[in-house]
Amino acid sequence: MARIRTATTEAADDSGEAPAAVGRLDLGPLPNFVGYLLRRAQLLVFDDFISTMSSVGLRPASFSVLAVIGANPGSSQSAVSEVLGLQRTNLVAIIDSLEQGGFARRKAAKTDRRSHALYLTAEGKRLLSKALTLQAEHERRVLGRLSDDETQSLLRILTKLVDG
Amino acid sequence: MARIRTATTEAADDSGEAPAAVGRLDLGPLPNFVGYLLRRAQLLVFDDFISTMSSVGLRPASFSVLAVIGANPGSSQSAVSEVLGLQRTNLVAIIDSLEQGGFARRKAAKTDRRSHALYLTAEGKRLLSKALTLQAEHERRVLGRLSDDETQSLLRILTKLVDG
DNA sequence: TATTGTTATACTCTATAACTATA
DNA sequence: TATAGTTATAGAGTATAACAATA
Repeated sequence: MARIRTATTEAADDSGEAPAAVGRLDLGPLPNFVGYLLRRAQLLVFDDFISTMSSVGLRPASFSVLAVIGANPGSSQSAVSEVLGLQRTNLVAIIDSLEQGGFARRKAAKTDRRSHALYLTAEGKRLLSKALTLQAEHERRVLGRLSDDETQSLLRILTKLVDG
Repeated sequence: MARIRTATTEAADDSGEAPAAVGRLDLGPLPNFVGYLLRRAQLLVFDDFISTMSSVGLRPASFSVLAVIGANPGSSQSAVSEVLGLQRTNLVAIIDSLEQGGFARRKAAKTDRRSHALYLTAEGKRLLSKALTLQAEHERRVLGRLSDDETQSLLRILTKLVDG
């Protein structure tokens, strides 16, 4: 079941003036590189995700922030930005828009008056629930070409790669 | 060997004022989502790739353009941008910098005076060769946590996902 | 002194409109 | 009319510096 890949880095002809290439170009060694494949896969999946979530006004970042606040009510902006790998400075506008949409609230933190405790509103919880339904449909659509075994393997190996 | 994931979308406590979260936050359902994992993996791999290639002055896009011109001498800017999924408008500056660095040349195309035929210079070929060596080291480093079987599976499944 | 949230800012990547010269 | 290359521009995403309030 092994796929044979032909290495085409060394093109047959590149002497002096050489010929113009015809038809679809050769990607050379790129399709063998994990970085190239990850970029292509991420673009493919994000395109579907973005158009899916546009119906509820969420972007990838605001979706992940909504999910993290939902899972950790009362957490601070610093904690949310840290766990998601965002700069805390760039989280400000995301929380602003969630708050302006009526989906999240900044409350005064109990023990530290510098800090904001983040919560979802009832509307925010409904939005998260709806978004998770859309996410499941998106995932089914995007992973449709893969068998169940392949899907499980992909998630497991990516997790191993990332958690390292 | 299956990994059990606990779904934590529904947090135990979010009544009214609720408690502040302590310690590292819960990512909720995000670690189960292919889009989230692909984003994390791509950031991880690109971070290493970018710092690796900075020693030869290449970015991900200019590396891929260099590789495609190397595999398809004489091809046009439109053809290169199409196969890489770049806007042809955004390719201009990339070719500019490769040309100014002495790594690529725009020559007059034989049959169409609107078109530029792209070639690597001798220095460009040396750069590509060096970059491919660095790429191999990068890949070994980044995929180090995975077994050979896992690496092969990852590349195969990503290819299937992307080529679909 | 250090940390939380914030503003301002800058840089990269990506996307669109419009131009020119050719076809 | 359509296409190849180009310019200008605008929008995301991401990064750093600096500030006020608080610890």
